[in-house]
Order: sequence, then structure tokens, then C-alpha cells
Amino acid sequence: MPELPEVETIARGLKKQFYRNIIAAFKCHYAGVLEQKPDLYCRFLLGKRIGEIKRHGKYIFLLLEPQGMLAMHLRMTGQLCLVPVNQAIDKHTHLEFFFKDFAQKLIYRDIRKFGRVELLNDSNYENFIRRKKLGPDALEITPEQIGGHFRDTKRNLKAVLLDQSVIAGLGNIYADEILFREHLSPLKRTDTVTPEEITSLLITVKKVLRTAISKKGTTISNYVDSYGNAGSFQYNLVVYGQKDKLCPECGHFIIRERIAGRSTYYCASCQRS
DNA sequence: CTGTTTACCTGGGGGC
DNA sequence: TGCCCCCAGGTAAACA
Repeated sequence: MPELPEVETIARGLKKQFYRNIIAAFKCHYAGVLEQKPDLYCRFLLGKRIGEIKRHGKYIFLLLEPQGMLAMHLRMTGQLCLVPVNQAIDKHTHLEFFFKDFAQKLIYRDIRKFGRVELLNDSNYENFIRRKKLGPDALEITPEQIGGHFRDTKRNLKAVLLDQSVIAGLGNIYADEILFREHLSPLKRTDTVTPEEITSLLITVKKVLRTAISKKGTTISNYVDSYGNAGSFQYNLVVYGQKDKLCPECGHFIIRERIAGRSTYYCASCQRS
């Protein structure tokens, strides 16, 4: 589900909603989302304070004080919401975090159970990013950082843009929207992309992501932010999910094709290899 | 080593 | 209504 703009929206929401709260209790209803045993979380989290909240790519980091960190990845259908403490939970709610003197609880909900939460003693998220081999964040990446990855592979643009070790944060929706706006075919080999095209591509990457953040993300079916609200960038989508609609630039039909293992939407007329 | 396919889960929608 | 099939924002692991 969530790509960079959705994760950023959630991180911003949590930052506003938390007031350096202290964790008073932790409940796990499905241990599959935890990287370690639930008991460890119960013991470690009790009494820890919520400090800074960071994001890199699609990961969100809740820094704990005096030390420790929760690293979370929502994968396809994960949700992090603050809700009233007494609100009943449904069968898709797997984790509950309660706080001292706070009328809200943080819940982790995930229909498909693909998401993961990991507890770390170390609050240094840079170490985590290195261990997971994540590339630079899509909002910060420079042409110099991505150039080598484009040159040294025979893969196509769609595959490389989705590769989190090259650029962290893009997913299936935004990759398609970005390639359309750049008139680049998802099938174009990245070793044929010129330096000028790379520079232009990265400007569009950031422009599309920033616009999506300003719209609080894209809600196709499940995504909601930490307040439980849907995003609205779905109204700005030009190609994603638009099979058989007309390309607004040339009037040809938008096609859907399986590329790099994912449904890929594009205009074969405007987007050239 | 490189690049592609599959497995992990649950639910929604369309065809019959 | 029900059944079967395909599809879904992601990513490791397995495979060729």
C-alpha cells in the first residue's frame, strides 16, 4: 500500500499527535508482524518515551528514549493510527501501544499481514538503513548517486525505480506516474538513459512525491493516515489504474502490461524507449 | 552474479 | 447467493 508520500504523511501526523509520551503497555494480537518475540517488546517498551519520528524510503522509525527504536514497514496494507484508548479493535488490528496520561492509543492494523515491526537497542537509524541496503531517500537523491546504478545494469526503468537499494521510496503507483510525466518508457534500459534525462527524471521524482505529500497520499482502497483519513492524490493519477482511458497528451489508449513483475500502466505512444 | 518469478496473506470485484 | 478466478500500494527468498 504505502509508498513514500503515504509513509511521510503518517510520520508527520504522528509527530503532531505525540507529545513525548511514555509507553505504559503493549499488546500483541498477532506475533507474525513482529521480528522478535512479543515478550521482548513488552519488557523493553515499558517506560520508554517516544522521541523523534523519522522516515527513510518506506520505513518509519519511532525513536525511543533513553534508548532504542521501533523500525516499521507497512508493506501493502499496514496502517498506524492513533485512536481513543477505549475504541474496540477489529480482527486486523495486530498491535496496541498504550501511553501514560494519554487518551489515545497507537494501533497497528494490517489486513494482509505483510508489514513488519522490528525493535532495536540502537537508536541509530542510519545503521538500520545500511543493514537493509537501502539507497538514498527519493526526496534527497542526486544524479551522481543514481548514475552508476543506471549504467551498471541491463534492467529497465520500471525495475530500477522500484529497487529500494537504488532509490528508496518509490512504489508501483508513483513509478508509473513519474515515467509518464517524463515521457520515458518503463521498458527503456537504464543504461541507455542520458545524464540529462537522469537529471530531469529526478526533478520529476521529487515534484510528483512532494505534490502527493501535499495531497496526503493516494488512497486506492486501504490507505489512511494516522488520523484515519484517506489521501487525495488518486485524483491526480494520469496513468496508474487508467487502462483503456485516453492519454491526455496524445489521445492513444493507456495500456496495462506486466513489467518487472508488476502491473504497469503507460502510454506506448508518448513514452518512448 | 544478474535478473526474474514466487510466496507471503486477506479481501474485493467480475463472470457465470 | 456462491464459486472461481484475477487483482492489489511490497519485498525477501527461491529459482534460472
